[in-house]
Amino acid sequence: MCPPVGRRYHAAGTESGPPSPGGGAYGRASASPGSCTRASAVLNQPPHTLSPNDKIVSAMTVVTRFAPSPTGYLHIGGGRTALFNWLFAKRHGGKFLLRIEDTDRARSTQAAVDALLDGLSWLELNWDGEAVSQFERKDRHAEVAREMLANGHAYYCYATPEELEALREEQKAKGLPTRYDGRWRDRHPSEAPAGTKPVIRLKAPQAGETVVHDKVQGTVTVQNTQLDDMILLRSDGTPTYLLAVVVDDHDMGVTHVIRGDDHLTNTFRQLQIYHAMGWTPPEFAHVPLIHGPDGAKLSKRHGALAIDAYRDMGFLPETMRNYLLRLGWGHGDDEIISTAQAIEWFNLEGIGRSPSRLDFAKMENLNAHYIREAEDTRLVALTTPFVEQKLGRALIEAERDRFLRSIPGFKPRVKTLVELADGALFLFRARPLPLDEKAAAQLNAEARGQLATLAEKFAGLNDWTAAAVEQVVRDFAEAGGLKLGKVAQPLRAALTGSTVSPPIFEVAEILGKDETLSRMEDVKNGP
RNA sequence: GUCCCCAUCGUCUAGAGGCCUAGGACACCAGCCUUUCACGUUGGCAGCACGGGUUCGAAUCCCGUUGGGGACGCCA
Repeated sequence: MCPPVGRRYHAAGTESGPPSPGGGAYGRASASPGSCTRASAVLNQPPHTLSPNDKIVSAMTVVTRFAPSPTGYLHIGGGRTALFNWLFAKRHGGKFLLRIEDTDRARSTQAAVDALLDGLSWLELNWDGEAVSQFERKDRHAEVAREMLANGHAYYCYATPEELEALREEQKAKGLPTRYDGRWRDRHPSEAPAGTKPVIRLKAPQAGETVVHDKVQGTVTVQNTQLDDMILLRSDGTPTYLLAVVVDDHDMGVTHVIRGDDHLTNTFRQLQIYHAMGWTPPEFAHVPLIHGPDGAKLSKRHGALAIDAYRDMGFLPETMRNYLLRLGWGHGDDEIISTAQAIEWFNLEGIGRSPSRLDFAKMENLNAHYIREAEDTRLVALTTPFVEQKLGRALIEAERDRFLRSIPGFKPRVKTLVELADGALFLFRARPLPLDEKAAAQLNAEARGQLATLAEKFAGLNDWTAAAVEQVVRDFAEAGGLKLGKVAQPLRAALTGSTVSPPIFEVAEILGKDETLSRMEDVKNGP
């Protein structure tokens, strides 16, 4: 019952490297290590509650897959595709499979595979079973190609790459579409030139049309004259992408193929393979691509696009899930959508048909929201690596505690974990604190004099709490006929080295009496 | 070049012929709050690409134009 899968990639483990700040601290979604659970487990799925318009889907168990090629890193578009597949599977109580499309041996690297798994794990998109290596299934692909050969749907082609290149050039020069001309379609292999290894090509229909009923794009039709006889098996016996995808999707029982728009035109050719094999094709849903902020195609030039780059920029995985979900998918006016809610709501109908652009400002705004919602201890765990990197040393226990107590003050003030780390640095810096320009300007002679007096009052304070400190400062300001800010700002400058920080009385409490007085002492004689 | 897809505020989107004087969110601007900065809150700016149809009525349906994007490999 189990499809013949070859070597499998294991889900990213917690040991997968100590990469970027925060790397080791993140929890990992791990795929269940079970073996082949597909056939049996699928049949035992409890009936899922579905809304009326899901009848067709509920009739079968949903199986989706994410099939990246390990030639680069998991970028944000791939992340969204994975998310959609994952959500759709979860929504219908189905399976979300992962297949690594590594048939191009020259370009596939283990590092890229690791990065892919790591990226998915960070996004907490856990896949069912183990990741399948497409390359390991090459024998099965070849078997299917031979089957098509046998049933007359494919043929050997002895044209060399050079010959085909020349053909393309010629067609291009004449302004014709570049297509294989079928020169070996009806020739007998006995005419084959000696020493040339043939490829196997699909004998595609030359008349009529091929139609895709896409769940996102609608019905799309193409004339078969537009499609040429694609290569199924290369001369070295390895499968091409088009063959491999179809065979794997079929064997893995994939019911819904949700993927990038760039595959829409491939779908026609894939459909021809399904037809040649007499297989029932899955449902297709082609999601429009994501563009960079300038509307152009997403590329490295647009800055950090690999998923782990967003982690390094201090984004939370739940932020990415929410943001990516809303990028190209909508549910009325809802903006803040938890993952649990997304699983309940996600559908193919809600996917938009037009490409969308990345908007970092919105992503940051969402991140700020999720930071405010996050547990303090979790934020400390996630942000400590950033802090330690900036500090150039590890935090000691007491400092981590100090950090933890400061989190509530930072929550409404930061948009990313990096901002949190930057903002919190003053808590750990060795005295005397470096002062930024504005802070230094606050500490003029007059302010220093006031601070000295204030320090004396602080010294007499036994109950060192934010409220007590505040009372002292307020009384002091009132007595001197000063506005509170007139005193609070210099105090902030002395305690934080900056003019921007969480409420300064809270800061004083967190710093403690001794540290507070010491920092005030430090600026006594001027910045 | 050939084929395919797309088109609502700057951005993400709601919109299934009358509920649209086009709604929400982010960003931006202003007010309030305030020990700083934020958060919060109130208000504001801002859009149906263009041209033809169809219809009593079109952001919504049809055609064209323009503008974007994608695919045309022994890559995936």
